[in-house]
Amino acid sequence: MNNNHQFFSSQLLSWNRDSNQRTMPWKGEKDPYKIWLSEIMLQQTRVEQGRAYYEAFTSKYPTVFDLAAAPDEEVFRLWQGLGYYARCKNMLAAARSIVHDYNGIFPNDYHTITTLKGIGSYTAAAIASFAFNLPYAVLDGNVYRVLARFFGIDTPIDTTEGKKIFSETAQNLLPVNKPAVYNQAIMDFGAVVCKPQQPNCLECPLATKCIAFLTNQVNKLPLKSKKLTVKNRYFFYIVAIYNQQVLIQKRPGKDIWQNLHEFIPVESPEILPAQTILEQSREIVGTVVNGSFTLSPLFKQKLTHQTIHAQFIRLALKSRIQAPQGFQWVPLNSLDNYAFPKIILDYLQNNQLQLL
DNA sequence: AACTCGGGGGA
DNA sequence: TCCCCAGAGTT
Repeated sequence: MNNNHQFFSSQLLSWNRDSNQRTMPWKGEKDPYKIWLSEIMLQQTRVEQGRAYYEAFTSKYPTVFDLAAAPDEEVFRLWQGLGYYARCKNMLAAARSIVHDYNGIFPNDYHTITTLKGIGSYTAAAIASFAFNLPYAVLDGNVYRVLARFFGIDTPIDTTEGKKIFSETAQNLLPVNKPAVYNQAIMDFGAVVCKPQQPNCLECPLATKCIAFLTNQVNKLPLKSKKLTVKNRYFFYIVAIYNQQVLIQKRPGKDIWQNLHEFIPVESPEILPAQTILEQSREIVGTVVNGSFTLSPLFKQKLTHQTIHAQFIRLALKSRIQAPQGFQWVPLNSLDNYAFPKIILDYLQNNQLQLL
């Protein structure tokens, strides 16, 4: 086994030195603040999707002081569309903690790094190794896949046992004298060669000792124990408009899209007529709303665990009503200042509310 | 230990 | 359609 470990690490580093063409804006970055930003943004997010956001954030907030001082709403607006919005909230909390608790200096030991909001074992290892060259092996989707295939590990990666096995294996493989280069190399290798689908096994420098390749299991590994269930949800949004203003709220509760804005929501287990939705909305609005309405087409947004169907009922009020608890009247031409979920952005793009 | 959190891209 | 992506926090 030790021979295989030695083979794995040395072949990987050789591949990285001779054949790794992958470039990214944050690669080789030594500023822990910028490394941290990139790692938060890339959690469960493809590099290509996060790239533009990284540029926007480092441009607008060059230092942790700039980010910590920024208004919440401005930051959420900049994060709009990237998803997993708790990351944004935690990122702000961490930035403010770094400024207030650590004098703006990023903590340089693994344990302290993990105490920051939104930083788990992966992100802490990434920051510790890339910024401070500390010997902590990263364990992300790439690493799970590469290790599962090369060592033929069929323990599901989404179990406690699996996490323990892969974590220990990853740490054992890490050359303690070059953690930064090695961590970057194994993730690049997983993204470029040992890809989820159609990996380049014929050009792979590890193939001669890769258990999955030798036993024809490449497309089976890594294993997961859980199967995904997706449920349908139907959101009806009352877009209540009066005098070029519209009612919105910051989405409350523990559901999806925390901290993003929305119109008056009426959720239903099935599609209902607009008239029925308007009647139900009176409980939320607290009064009988009057006016003519226009029904939008049905919009659809696929999330990991649910498919959202949304229909918008644009309601031209005859008189101004008091904003319900939690809601506010905002000018239609100021909606750009607020962060909205993708499905509402789709509606806004198609409906030109400002022309009303 | 199981759930939940977005949105996009590739086959 | 289904799976996966530089995971983390909550229940």
